[in-house]
Amino acid sequence: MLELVKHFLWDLNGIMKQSKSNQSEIIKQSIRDSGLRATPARIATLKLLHDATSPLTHAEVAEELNDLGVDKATVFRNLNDMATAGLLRRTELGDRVWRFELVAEGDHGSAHPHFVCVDCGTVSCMGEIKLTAGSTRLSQEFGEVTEILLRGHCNDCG
Amino acid sequence: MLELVKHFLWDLNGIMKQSKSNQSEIIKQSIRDSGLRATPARIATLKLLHDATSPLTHAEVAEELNDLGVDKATVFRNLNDMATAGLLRRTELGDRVWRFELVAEGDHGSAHPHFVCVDCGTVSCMGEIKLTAGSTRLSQEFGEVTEILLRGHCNDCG
DNA sequence: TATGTATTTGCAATTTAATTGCAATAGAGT
DNA sequence: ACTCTATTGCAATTAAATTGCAAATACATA
Repeated sequence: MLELVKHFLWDLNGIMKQSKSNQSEIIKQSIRDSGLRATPARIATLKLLHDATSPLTHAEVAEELNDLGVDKATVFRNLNDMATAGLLRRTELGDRVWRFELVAEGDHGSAHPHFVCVDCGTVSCMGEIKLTAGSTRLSQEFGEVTEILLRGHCNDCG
Repeated sequence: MLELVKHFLWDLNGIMKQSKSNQSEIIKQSIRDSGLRATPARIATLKLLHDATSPLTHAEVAEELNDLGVDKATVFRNLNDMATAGLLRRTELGDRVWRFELVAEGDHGSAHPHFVCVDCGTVSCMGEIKLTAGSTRLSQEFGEVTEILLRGHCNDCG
């Protein structure tokens, strides 16, 4: 039972569907479980990223938390620290800006694929993308693939 | 015949296998054909990129051309201008640094795939990579894919 | 071959995203 | 509550890239 709860605590995406009153406590605990202290800035950051449908940039999170009186440097440090701690994933998708998203359970190690529009810059999360058997074989000659990024023209920019 | 020559001139990668004495002239002409002036800095840049086996960064090209007395800003501008002109491809592969490579003939529009090691930063050019039919279909829901980037741990880094 | 003009260059200053130093503040285990 | 250490705010700094402008240069034309 304790195991079940523990396991549950790590699944932020799943858990946040719970009642609002529990949400904060659960977030706090997941931060503590990762070895960091549950500060207001970190809690707010995780809430923000949970509500987002695509990765957010340093700047986007910083602007949002600015209303709460949180300094830009603090946001930068928190995002990086929480990424190092395994709560977030940090990626750079081609525009020289870091983006962060919640790490979903079972996600450890490899990220889900993203599609980035080279025209408008929009970033989309893509579900599962697989290479053909031949391409998988070819990729293995280079190494172990942990992330797939597709760039192109999105349907809106057409 | 003129058509053949014209066609030939654009294929820098192929053409450069010709005699050394011809190389410079051919590079010059390809720069002019792209609408830019054939300056020493640009010629040296194209030669450098031709000899490279993977994309080079702004900094790498700048350091090399520094010996020729070419300023860093000039290198930056030339790389960007030649990319805009279609002679080079400019990409950002996840480390917040622009990289440039020669555009091979028939390459117009979409780039060949790259593999980037997240540990050592090495960039490899990958030949053809294809998605499964299902993944191709999924990707089309987002847009038209023009570039594939794979990240992971290269065989040297294990 | 000489010349006029738009392009290109060098140098220095600037922008943007990100990082760092340090004193003050605030989690959380006791 | 108390203590210890992590965290924060503020300001300064770094790194890559970009920009402004006067001087130099490529090259089309005479």
